[in-house]
Order: sequence, then C-alpha cells, then structure tokens
Amino acid sequence: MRIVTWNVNSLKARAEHVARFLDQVAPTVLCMQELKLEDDKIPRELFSSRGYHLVHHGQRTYNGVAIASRLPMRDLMIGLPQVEEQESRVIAATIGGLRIVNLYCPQGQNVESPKFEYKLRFYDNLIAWLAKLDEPDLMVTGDLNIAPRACDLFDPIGWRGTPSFHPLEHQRWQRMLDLGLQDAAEEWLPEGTYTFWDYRSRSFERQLGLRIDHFLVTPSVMARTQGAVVHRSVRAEEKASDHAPVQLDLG
DNA sequence: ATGACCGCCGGGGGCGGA
Repeated sequence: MRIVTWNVNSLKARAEHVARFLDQVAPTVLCMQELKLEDDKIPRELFSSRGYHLVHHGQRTYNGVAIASRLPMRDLMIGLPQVEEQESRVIAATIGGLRIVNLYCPQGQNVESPKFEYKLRFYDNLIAWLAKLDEPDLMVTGDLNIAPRACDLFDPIGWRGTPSFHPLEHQRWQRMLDLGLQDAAEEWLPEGTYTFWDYRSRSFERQLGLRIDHFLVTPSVMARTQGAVVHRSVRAEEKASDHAPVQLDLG
C-alpha cells in the first residue's frame, strides 16, 4: 500500500501536476490539502478516469482537503465531530482496514496573531478527539505545519519561537506521540529531509526547507512501513506547489 | 535571507501562506 500526502496549493492550478503524479507514481492513496476549491468545482474526472475514488471537503479560496484512493473508502468523516468549523481542514476515511485522517493544520502566521491561538486550539481539539479514538490501525497525515526537530528545518535558531517551530506547537506534537503515535517518515528519511520550500527567496534552489508534512501512525502501522520518500523532483517542476509529495510504503 | 513568490478574487491591489 503506497500512501502519499501532498499539499497541492490549489487543485485547479495543480491539476496537470496531480494527473502526472498519479500516472507516474500510482499511489494507492493520495491525501491532498489546500484544494482552494468548492466541492462542486473539484475536477472529479481527473481521479475517476484513473480508477480512483474521491472524497473531498472543499472550500472556496482557502483550505480544502481530499482523499483519492484506488481501494474503496468507508466511514467517511468530514470535519471533527462536535467542533464548530469555519474552515475545511479535516477529512477521514477507512481504507483497507486503515483509518486515515487527512489534515490541513493552520499555519499560525506569527505568535501575536489570533491565527496562532487558532492553531493551538485546532490542535487541542484534534488531540482531544484522537485521545478518545479506539483505532488500532490509525494514520494521521497531512500538512501539520509543525517541524518537530531542529534537523527538520534549515534555520532552527532563527525560527525558534515562531510558528512551525514553537514550543507550544512542540507540546502538541509531544501529546500526539504520548497517545502512542509515531513519526513514520522520520524513521526512513535522512535527517535534513524537507517537504516544503517557500516560493520566496528562491528557497528550493538554496535548500531552505522545512519538514512539516507528516505521517503519524500507531505501532501496528509502524511495523508495516517499508520506506518513505519525498518527491523533490515534483517540487522542481514548472509551476510547482511549494510542497513536495511525501510517500510512505506499507506492507 | 520572508521586500524579492504564488494563487486567490476580481478586474486593482490586498490577503494568505510558512
């Protein structure tokens, strides 16, 4: 089972990139974030014509998440239960017995911003929900907008205390680990592997990246992992998303 | 080394992203 998470930064702008990726990499499951499209504007045939089922939680202009899968999906969940939602950031489905939660977590802007408070609340709601879940085979994936370790971003000193590398975010990250989730890609990717490079400042060419797209999994899923890879060549394409697809292979 | 890029909406710039 080949599972990929990819913040596409507009599915409309990235439709050809996504089609090419499906044809070349043929993931079993593709979790996407930042569709920036309403549900009725999703290019469904892009997926159906290639043999993929699609579930989506779209939104105009901002956010939006979807899961494309070659295998049937059941027990679809749109948003977190009992959490009032303004933004489309959560979708979950069970695929081949694996519960997959696909997230686009808030970025937080800066520590003084209400958006940072929102990010922390988002995580608190998420963790409270995860703590009550009873899913032995669970995967929490997506653009989590947290670089967990110093080696997961190019300038940990300069970034210390700013969103994506803030102690209050690392608290939340640790709470997810304390629930028994493990950073699956960390086990397979060399230190200094990134998944995001900002468009500004020629960050990709200069290797100024962050590892913020993740797979957090329960031990039974961890035991099935066979490898992980970041598709950096996709980030190098013309008109690429600022995130590269991240792949995790399960036996 | 985040002013400098890209996509959104809308029809000109301003906002959001990390």
